[in-house]
Amino acid sequence: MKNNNGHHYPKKPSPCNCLNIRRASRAVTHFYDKILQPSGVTISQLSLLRHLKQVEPITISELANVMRIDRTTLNRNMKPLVDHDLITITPGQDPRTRQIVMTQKGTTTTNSASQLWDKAQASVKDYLGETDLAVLVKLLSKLEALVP
Amino acid sequence: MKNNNGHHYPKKPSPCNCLNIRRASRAVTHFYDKILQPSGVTISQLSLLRHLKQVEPITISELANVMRIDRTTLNRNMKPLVDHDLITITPGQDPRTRQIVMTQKGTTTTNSASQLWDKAQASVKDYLGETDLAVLVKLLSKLEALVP
DNA sequence: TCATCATATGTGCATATACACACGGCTAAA
DNA sequence: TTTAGCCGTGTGTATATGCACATATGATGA
Repeated sequence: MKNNNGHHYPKKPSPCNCLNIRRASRAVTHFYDKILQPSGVTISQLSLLRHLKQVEPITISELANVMRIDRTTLNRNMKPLVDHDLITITPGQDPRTRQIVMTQKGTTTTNSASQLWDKAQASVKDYLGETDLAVLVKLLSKLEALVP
Repeated sequence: MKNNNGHHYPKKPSPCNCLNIRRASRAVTHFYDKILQPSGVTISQLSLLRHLKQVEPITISELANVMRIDRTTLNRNMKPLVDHDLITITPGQDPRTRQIVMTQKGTTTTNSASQLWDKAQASVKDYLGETDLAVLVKLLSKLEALVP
């Protein structure tokens, strides 16, 4: 059962607040991934690339801090990007550290994926409306702060 | 930097709507998992058990439908529950199907975990306030409908 | 009956998430 | 300077997610 915008009517929420946000997260991730598909990267990977673009060169722990993601998760998430030659990891000055840098291919991929990302962003804004989107962002931000 | 409730001030949102909801989802999941820890199940697993309790006996595909989760994901998510003897999977009348049922241990675990879950639910309600929580639920429900 | 189609499930592959632990190198205190 | 502790990283283990493909079986029509 679809409405005029091709979307489906809201599904009955769970009594569990956690399940509701997990379902929404899966749906939105799927929505973005579908739109990003031609670029060859997922929204998770694009997020890494876009953060890296702003702070490279940077170490693994520092990037994990910036992205607010677990360090070991980031470590493994980099693997497909290294395999696809989008980033490189080299030893840092402090031999304990590793420098992450973007490759040329990483830059062009990030740029083309970002154009698709713009469309996804615009779709969500159209779908929720500017006011509701702002409310959502605020609530999500507060929820994230539920955990140190 | 914490406020009176022991929580942290909201963190700066990303420009990416998808990243925001993914971060919030990780945080809330972590919050629930921490509280559920003494019960030995995660919020994802408790969600499965609570759904199952209401509809058992049920086949895999049907439960996946009810839970609005991918069938193959559900299939694999049942493994730890079978291993821990919380559910059992047996052939159904139609030999193509499989019947999922809860064990006695599954019932007691579900009940004790649900008591902890109540606390998590109450914490979130206190944290956001009833009004904002209702707004959130509505927005998340609509977001889930972004995808068929 | 038998060929065909639909349905239910399983699995290979890839990604994402995060805790516990180990290891090696830096740094500061004795 | 030695040593004790901190810091950055890697990895084993476990869970979670979902697409593509394979298999097996019920159901249906010629």
